[in-house]
Amino acid sequence: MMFNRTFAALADPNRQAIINALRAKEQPVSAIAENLNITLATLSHHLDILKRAELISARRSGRQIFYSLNMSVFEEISEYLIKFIDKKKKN
Amino acid sequence: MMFNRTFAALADPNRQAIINALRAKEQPVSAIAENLNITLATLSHHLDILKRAELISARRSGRQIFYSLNMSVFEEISEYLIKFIDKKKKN
DNA sequence: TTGATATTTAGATATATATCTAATTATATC
DNA sequence: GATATAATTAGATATATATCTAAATATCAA
Repeated sequence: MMFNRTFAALADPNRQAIINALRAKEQPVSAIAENLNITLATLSHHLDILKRAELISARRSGRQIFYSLNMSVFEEISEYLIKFIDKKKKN
Repeated sequence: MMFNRTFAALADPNRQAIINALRAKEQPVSAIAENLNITLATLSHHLDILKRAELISARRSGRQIFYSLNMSVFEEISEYLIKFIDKKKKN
């Protein structure tokens, strides 16, 4: 496997909600917070976990920090799973 | 998302090792245990988590219980990710 | 430079999880 | 039935994680 940290990052409903929020477009923390019932401190913690897993990236613009999805890791998991399933079918 | 429980099940190195062990063929608990440095009790606990996530299935044969990969959930995640990536590309 | 806004960091706490040893259940064999 | 083998369940514990409040940092605007 190998996607240990990635799967751990995906295994939380608040983090899944964050990912869904970022699906349409990049968002500042305040906008992401609107969909969630957690404090900004907690949100910040979840953003950190997603960032460490390289699932999202951050850029500052003025006082705001915009987060966006980083698709490459999603693509890597997807490729891995396709190969995994494919090899299995050949058994 | 939705694959909350699935991702949590995948987010542990011992469980990833179990999945790898089952990749080639179904195995009794004793055989799976050989690759791992944990007690049978702990292994049993991990098998339970993977079973609840529907990633593996069990069948008893005599005194042994054989576990095998259940590919359908892997396929569902894969499909989900492909759609996720695809929609993103169309943005 | 003072004040307001946006976010993160520090520190505390409660819950969840991984792990162990010991006991239990299920099956097979004698 | 008694004993051995295969695995699970119960109960305890230590570590990790999610969450909060309060304090700190960064940026902008007056």
